[in-house]
Amino acid sequence: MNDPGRLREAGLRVTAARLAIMQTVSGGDHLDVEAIHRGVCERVGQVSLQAVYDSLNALQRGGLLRRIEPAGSPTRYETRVGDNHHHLVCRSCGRVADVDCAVGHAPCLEPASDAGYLVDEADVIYWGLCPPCRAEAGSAQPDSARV
Amino acid sequence: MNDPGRLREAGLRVTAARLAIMQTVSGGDHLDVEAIHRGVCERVGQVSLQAVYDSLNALQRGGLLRRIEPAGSPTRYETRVGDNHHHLVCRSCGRVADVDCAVGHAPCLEPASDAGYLVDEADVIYWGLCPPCRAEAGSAQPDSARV
DNA sequence: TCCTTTACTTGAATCATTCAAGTTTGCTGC
DNA sequence: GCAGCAAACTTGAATGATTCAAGTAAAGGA
Repeated sequence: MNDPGRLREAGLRVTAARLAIMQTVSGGDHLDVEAIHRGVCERVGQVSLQAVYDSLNALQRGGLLRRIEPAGSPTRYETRVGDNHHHLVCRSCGRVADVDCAVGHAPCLEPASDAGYLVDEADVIYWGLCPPCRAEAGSAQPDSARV
Repeated sequence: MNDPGRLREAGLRVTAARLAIMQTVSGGDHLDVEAIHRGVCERVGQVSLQAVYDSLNALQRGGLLRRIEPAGSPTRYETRVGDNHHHLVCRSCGRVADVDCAVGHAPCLEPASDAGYLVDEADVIYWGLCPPCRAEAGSAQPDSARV
């Protein structure tokens, strides 16, 4: 289904701003709100940052977007929803990459012991260094070789 | 080893404030900074909030405390460090409970595909409802029975 | 085409956290 | 035991992502 259809299906109105958000997010790579805002403005002209926040929340509630909130860095969004995939986050540059669920289908929803909690979602973030930052960290002489 | 020893081992000075922080965090249940601050002040008198932030960062860097940062709620701290355990977080009240790693020893460090990332930590959060909030949600007539 | 509801705009507020500058204190060496 | 230095603490202000509030514009069903 296309974006307008998905929007209507979620009970949301179809607006230029929202379509531009969908395009920007699906064309980008785990963008943050600021980057999405820039992308939207490039596509359809001035849109307020608050409208972007508002729409992102609506789209997320409607299941059209997934929100990623790594500790200590601003929220990011992606269009890959409905599957149980996880994320690799770079400690150095904040870049995010998708990882398929390590264990299979939806196993992450079952902790060893749930302490009586009614679990509905598992959030798995692998922290590390992305390839570019790895290369940089590896080649740079610590605290030197920098002009 | 006791707290003063652990502090020295981490290259940190032993102060009343820091000992009070260790006591408060280990006596509490995944407390946030505000709660830790209150606990510290009860034990040793007025201590500034900034000193608490500063010390918590130092203690975390020194490996004496573990920081938990669930999306959308303030940072919490615990004294259980060095093992690979995860957390259950209540969507309703924010309560946090420990869960042992589902898969065994340190398997969570190995995503299905690492996309070239050098992974050093896995952060697993199970989202759901804690028993009290479950009970409340179950018994309450939606949008009624509330005075 | 009208009307209602939802979306958007502008502007201000919030909240956890950090930064900065100056003072105090723990602790190492004498 | 005392001096001196670095680490820790205090006070006060700043930051930055996000939300709230009130008014205006526009989507889409009647």
